[in-house]
Amino acid sequence: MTTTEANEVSSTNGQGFLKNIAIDAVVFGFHDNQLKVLLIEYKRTGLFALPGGFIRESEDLNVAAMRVVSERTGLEDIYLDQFYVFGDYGRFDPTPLKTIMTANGNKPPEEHWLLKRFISVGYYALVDFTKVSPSPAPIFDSCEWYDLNKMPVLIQDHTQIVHKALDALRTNLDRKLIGFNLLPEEFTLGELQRLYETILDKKLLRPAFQRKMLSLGILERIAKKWTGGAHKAPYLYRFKVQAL
Amino acid sequence: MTTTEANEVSSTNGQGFLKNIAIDAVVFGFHDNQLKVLLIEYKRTGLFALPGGFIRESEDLNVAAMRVVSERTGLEDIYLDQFYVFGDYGRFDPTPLKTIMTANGNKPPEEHWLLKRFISVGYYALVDFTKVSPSPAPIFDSCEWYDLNKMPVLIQDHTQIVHKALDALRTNLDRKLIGFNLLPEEFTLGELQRLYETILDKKLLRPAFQRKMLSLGILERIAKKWTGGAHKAPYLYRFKVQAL
DNA sequence: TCAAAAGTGTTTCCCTTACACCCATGA
DNA sequence: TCATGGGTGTAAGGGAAACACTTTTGA
Repeated sequence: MTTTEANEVSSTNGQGFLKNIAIDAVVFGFHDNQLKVLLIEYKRTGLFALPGGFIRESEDLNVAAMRVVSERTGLEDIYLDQFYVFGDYGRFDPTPLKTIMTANGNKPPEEHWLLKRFISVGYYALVDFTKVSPSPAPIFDSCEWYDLNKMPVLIQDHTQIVHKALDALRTNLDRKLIGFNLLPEEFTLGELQRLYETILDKKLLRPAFQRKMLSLGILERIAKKWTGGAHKAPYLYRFKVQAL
Repeated sequence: MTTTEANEVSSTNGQGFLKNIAIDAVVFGFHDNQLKVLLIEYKRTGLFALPGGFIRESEDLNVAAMRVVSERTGLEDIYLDQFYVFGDYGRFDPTPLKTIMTANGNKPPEEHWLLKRFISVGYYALVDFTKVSPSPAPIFDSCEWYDLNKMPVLIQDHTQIVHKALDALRTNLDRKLIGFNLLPEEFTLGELQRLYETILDKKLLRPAFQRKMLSLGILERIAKKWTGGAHKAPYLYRFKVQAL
């Protein structure tokens, strides 16, 4: 988010953005055999939240989601999935935003658009942890990876959003074959298996897993091997570029 | 929709409703071995559309969707699923609404809230065809079932919404075991199979289908049988009430 | 030589597929 | 008696589960 954009967002009437609709993004990464989530911290308040944003008046919803995640990660062409729309009235809670804006020296008027009720479209993003440069923005001060199991308390219903995103990721993992988006371009079957085991939170049998993945016909074995451990060198694989 | 509500909706500023968000509902029914969809026709315009509506300022999104479908079907406790949020800018097309409002004698000002861009949360509903009393509302004049394969041209992107709803129904059919919602409380396995065949648009093997359904353990065979044809009387089944 | 991880072989088991057969019923 | 649709039996096929074995490499 640029400073200009930040000024737009903090304008009282929210000129240029759609009203009552927001985007919340659960950005998943995979590192050290742990699932990570990208979280924003608003300094001087101790408040944590999911990266999110709003939709410009002439902007596609999916483009807005891509933009939001791009701004926090520095990446382009990110794998994104709409997974749920959070629209309960009970989730409406302007208190944290009021606190945040006040802490930044902009005590907002009661009728400020950001303090109105929002319905939030939930997206999860799958990114290559090693390629991400988490970057904060003028209106908040830190943007960092957190272990999924060691998340701080989040504002509003953001914790439930993360859990629902994880549920969606789990059910889509095999159906849509999306796990690869969390790994670098080239990876071993062992790394892929540890990813699956982490997401699904259960052990998988190695022979079965290897055969299953290879039988899908979407992996390409790279001639070059990898080395480093006191054991047989595994093959590297990558996504097969689908034939047109 | 009552007349009072209709007046609220046609007020220029949309007081009492969330801005820029709408709901579109694809209500599926099953009759004569055909999938049916509930459509609205705006008279004096020849325009057809999906039932839809808006969210009140203090209303849950899912409650609003239930309300929209209730109003058109006369039912309560309807099976509803969010399946996608349609948010492309390209779908913004105020022309048909302008036509409709003009045809009803309310030529709207350009800044009328209904002519603004909306992001639409798509729901599909599964209802018992025999229990539905399709009912129109003051601002439109007919609400009827249409064969999925013989739908008229719909306004905006509503035709694509129907197709995407059907896709979602197909992928969820086995995963969520939701097909039963399209049948009366008591049904034969033959009826259930014809429902599945219609939705999936392919023939299924009878013995396999029966065993699969029964092995799920969610069907309860009712002692009473049904009669009428020149053949063995099939058993009636119903959803087993899940034990708490 | 050994431990560790990778890759492959093999057997068992189960579910699905495919087809056959019997049952009940009305014309 | 026959056609029609409903229910069940059964054998074959395919894939997953479980386990064994070999291979490669560094300590």
